[in-house]
Amino acid sequence: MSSTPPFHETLDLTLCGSMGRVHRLCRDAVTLAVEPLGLTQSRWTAMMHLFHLNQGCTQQELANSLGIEMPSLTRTIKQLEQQEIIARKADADDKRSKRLYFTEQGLQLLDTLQVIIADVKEHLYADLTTEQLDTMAHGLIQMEQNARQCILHYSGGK
Amino acid sequence: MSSTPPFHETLDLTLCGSMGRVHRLCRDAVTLAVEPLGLTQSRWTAMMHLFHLNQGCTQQELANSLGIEMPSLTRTIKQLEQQEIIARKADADDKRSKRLYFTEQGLQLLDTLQVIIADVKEHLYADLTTEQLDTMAHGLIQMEQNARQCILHYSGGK
DNA sequence: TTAAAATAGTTAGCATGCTAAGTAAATGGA
DNA sequence: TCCATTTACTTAGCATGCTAACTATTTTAA
Repeated sequence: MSSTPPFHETLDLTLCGSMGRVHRLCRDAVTLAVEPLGLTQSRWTAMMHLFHLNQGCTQQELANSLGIEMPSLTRTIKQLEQQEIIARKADADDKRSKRLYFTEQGLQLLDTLQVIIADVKEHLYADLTTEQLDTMAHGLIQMEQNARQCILHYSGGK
Repeated sequence: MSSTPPFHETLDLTLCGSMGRVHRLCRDAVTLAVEPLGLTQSRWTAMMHLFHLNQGCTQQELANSLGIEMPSLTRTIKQLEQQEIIARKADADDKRSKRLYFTEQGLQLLDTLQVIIADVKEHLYADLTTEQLDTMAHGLIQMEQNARQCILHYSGGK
């Protein structure tokens, strides 16, 4: 009477390990493709998100878009600033915030970056249908919500 | 004539960022739930995989199962050994290898661990159907393959 | 109006993945 | 048989996520 277990249970103990591995591999793929530009994963990711948010956003807004915490971003921003890819300008109205802009060469780099990333993405999504990708995206959102609730639960709602 | 873009494109620049985030959140959830046991993510993950492989496997086998490299595992094993959760025994036939075993207290801890993880998993998978989870698992495998091929491609087949 | 709380950003230091390079043991040809 | 290669593991040090704790500024509320 034993039925075959659902496929996802055979894959990995929690799916979670798989996601970590795929995440690492995908980002390694892009990082490698982008290597000639002298960028690491955290730097090209920040650039892409800054582009989509439009220049002039605050660091906090960029961190939210990236889904990471401020201290993680601070380090990356500092590096991008040293490479003269982006520039920080203090906000006139709120002296606590700094707004982010691409430099001239930053914009040029961005152009090249976009072309390469579009190419890599095509490879990464090969043989996956739009339906599959959408199912995955929805599943990820649901799991993200579940995990956040779970964390609240176990940390005693603090 | 503009049609709505596929959902997954609206979610994230590459899905990849999402996977990283969900991975971090899921593992934080388990780590938090397991905190009373004094374990970190890398340690409880290694324990679970060692359990599934059965004791007596080599470090290399465990690293393969975890999908990580040996140096990453070495650190974790060392910690588990210091906590007297697992023990390393040199293989009699091949003096290079070390085989891994749970200690008495390691086995007890494992029991508790399994109960907690089963509980957390239920929360994490809430509102996801088996079909959805299986689609995600298959998609992850496909993306993993694609990424590996992509890495080969960009590293010049080395 | 002024003291308390919230917010933006930074710094310091941990966790965990990685690669590079080293050691010791096993294996495979010449 | 013996040297070259491979394999199992370790060590050292980087990349990038995090939390905790600090400063400076802004907002809120008594």
